Amino acid sequence: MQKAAIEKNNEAIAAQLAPVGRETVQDRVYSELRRALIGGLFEPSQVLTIRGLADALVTSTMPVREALGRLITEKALEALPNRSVRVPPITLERLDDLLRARILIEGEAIALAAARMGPRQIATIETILGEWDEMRALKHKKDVDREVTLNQSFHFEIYRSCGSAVLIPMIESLWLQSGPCIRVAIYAFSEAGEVDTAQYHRRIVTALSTQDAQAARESLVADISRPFTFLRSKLQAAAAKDQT
Amino acid sequence: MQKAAIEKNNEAIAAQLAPVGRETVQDRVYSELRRALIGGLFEPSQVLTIRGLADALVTSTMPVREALGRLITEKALEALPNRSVRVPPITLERLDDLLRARILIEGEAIALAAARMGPRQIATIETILGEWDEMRALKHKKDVDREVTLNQSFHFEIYRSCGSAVLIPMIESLWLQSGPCIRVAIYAFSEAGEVDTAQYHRRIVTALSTQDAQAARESLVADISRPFTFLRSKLQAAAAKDQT
DNA sequence: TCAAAGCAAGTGTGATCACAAATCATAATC
DNA sequence: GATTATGATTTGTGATCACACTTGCTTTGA
Repeated sequence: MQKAAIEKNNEAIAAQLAPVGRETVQDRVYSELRRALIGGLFEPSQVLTIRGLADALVTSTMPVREALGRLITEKALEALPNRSVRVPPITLERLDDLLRARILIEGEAIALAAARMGPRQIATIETILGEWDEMRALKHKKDVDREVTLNQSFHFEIYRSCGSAVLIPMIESLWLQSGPCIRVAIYAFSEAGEVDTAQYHRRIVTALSTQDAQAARESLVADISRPFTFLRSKLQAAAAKDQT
Repeated sequence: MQKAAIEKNNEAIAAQLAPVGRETVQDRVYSELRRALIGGLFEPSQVLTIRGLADALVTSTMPVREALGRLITEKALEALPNRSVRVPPITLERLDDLLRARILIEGEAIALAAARMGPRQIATIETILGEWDEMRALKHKKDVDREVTLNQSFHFEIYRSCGSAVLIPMIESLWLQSGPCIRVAIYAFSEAGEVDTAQYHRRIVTALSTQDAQAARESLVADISRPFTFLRSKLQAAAAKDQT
């Protein structure tokens, strides 16, 4: 009866081998499109074609159409009556609508997270803050992509701590929807004054490390409101100019 | 120059003809599955196969797999590592998580709606309430399906008035996720005591017609919490029994 | 000269097929 | 007799094809 011995051996092997995983092509396409959307690589109102994307991603149309369908249901893309799909255009109403929803849900998430984040999690987000400073130190080239990625890591590291399997996908959906807008704002920030985003994040970290849920929520609201109000005034100015 | 005359004739025709619309098979499959999910026609933990559903819906696999993919992204279904898909099982944590999210988001939606609902909208939900009473009057047969449908119409008529294109899809997603659970609760209600759901709805209508956002939110919370807390205690009892 | 008809290229949708992985039942082995 | 192999069936995934609709351009007619 070597059963126990065999079992033990298997466990030893299992401990050394990493699970290989089995990501489908569709999953990769979906992730890639998500990344592009959140990063703002597509412009608002830009139309996307299945075959065009399939060529760009070097696959067939099959995985692309399923990924597009999924993105449409989470409102990251929009299905036109012509059956073509585009990234949703920016309007003032939509901007306000998105911001309100993000304040509501991300605010709740960070309030929950404030009570649950241990020193381990705090350290992680402080590391991200450190990378941010590092990037800022050598400011010869403006790496907007990296800026977007770090911002995303910072926020989602916090949201992950809220412990809600329901809220997190909703927040992802909201980021997907606001991604194309935000990129525009970040570019504009980089050109105009460039208030330091890190200072907002630092206030969030301070609030979280003292488990002050209310302060954390308020700091977060200030952080995410900034690009929206900025974009809002820019849009209004553009609308006023069109009027004349 | 008959141009104006022709134009006029075309308009006359357009006024009489209804737009035919062009719903795809995939859309119909998706709607049908949504209906089934919200109505609780599938049991939690039930696994669904593409070919099985395609046979049941009398189409090919193509529209079904795309509809399933969409439902998976909105967490209405769950993709297992085996690549099979099932309706998510009920757990205590998930129940609490869903209720918290629903209170947060639907509460916000009804508060927004309170300020925006006119006499027209109030009349509509009162009509739905009337149909409910009518159904209750002839209580010889318990029509759970109709009960579910009326409840859905009542709530979404309100949510539609909140004017947020972002919040409403989120609420739909939440209903999709809690549908399979709620059905269990409604069945249990029908057997056990059967407190009148309509009285909760009436309190909501009263609050809305006086534009009292706070009262509306509280009444709504009471309404949607009921099946959840009921189910919660039932689950805990079952867990306790399993322990022994 | 300009608008409408006609044609051609492009695009989304659904069906079918090929293949790989999973599942289940049966058979073989210790 | 319990466990492991082996085989058949089922299932999801991706590719390809056929068809219908849209779109943009050219051509035709007044």
